[in-house]
Amino acid sequence: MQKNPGQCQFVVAMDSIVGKWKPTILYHLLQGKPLRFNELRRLLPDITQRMLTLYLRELEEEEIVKRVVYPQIPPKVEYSITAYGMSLSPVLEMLHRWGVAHIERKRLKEAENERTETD
Amino acid sequence: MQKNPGQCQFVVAMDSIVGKWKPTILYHLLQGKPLRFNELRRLLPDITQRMLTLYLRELEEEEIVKRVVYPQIPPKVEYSITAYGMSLSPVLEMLHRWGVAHIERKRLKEAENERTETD
DNA sequence: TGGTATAGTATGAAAAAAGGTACCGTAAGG
DNA sequence: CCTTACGGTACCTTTTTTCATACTATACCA
Repeated sequence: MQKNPGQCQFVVAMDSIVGKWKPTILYHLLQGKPLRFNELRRLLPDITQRMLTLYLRELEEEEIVKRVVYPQIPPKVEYSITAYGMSLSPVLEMLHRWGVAHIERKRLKEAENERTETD
Repeated sequence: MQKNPGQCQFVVAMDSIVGKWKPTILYHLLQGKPLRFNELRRLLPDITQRMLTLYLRELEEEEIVKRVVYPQIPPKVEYSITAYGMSLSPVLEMLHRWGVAHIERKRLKEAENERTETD
């Protein structure tokens, strides 16, 4: 994809995190409890079945998420974070914290703008 | 965009970072030296003028990057990281480190696969 | 017999992101 | 007079991502 040598590690790291629903999927799995496919669907009410499947497959391929199929009918498939996937936890937490601060900053800015406009 | 309340801060943080060229642009600006439009273009040889403009405008709007126009002809416009933008530095560095480790892990894995295949 | 739940796949359409090319005005250098 | 450099904008096409809908198989329950 990106060809600039020496700094594309940003991009590599982000591919594991980026995607409309990936952060939310990871957020739930990082709680530690394995989740079944439809449990995840219920936690992400707006995701389509297709996208959930695609993202889980991607995460599985990167060994961030483990997929366990129980040979039952009706089928049971459990997704859980791998030990390796756990290494994303501090990264995501840092992003989360920066995001919270960023929102707060925006909020303050807007409040200030309104104040000076009504002066 | 994402509606799940309480955990969308990931997404907010990432919007400031995500985009095919944003990390690279930020990488260069985080070196500290202000860069002119065409200097950035030379540092990102494959980006189009259009995309560079769009990304810089986005970063400017979020106050991560400052744009200074010098009223000269031919025009001179300098882009630099803001104090606020600097707060992204540890976040990006962490992503970078994770990315490096991730690549290394992949490399080892592949090497191991080849070894066991030739056994 | 018909409905529900499970974990998906298939197919095509829509939306978003990125890319490509051409063009603008001005001025300095040859 | 022609070319280059500067920092863009306008317009259109291509690529990528996401969405919507329908469909699968099997077992259990009423």
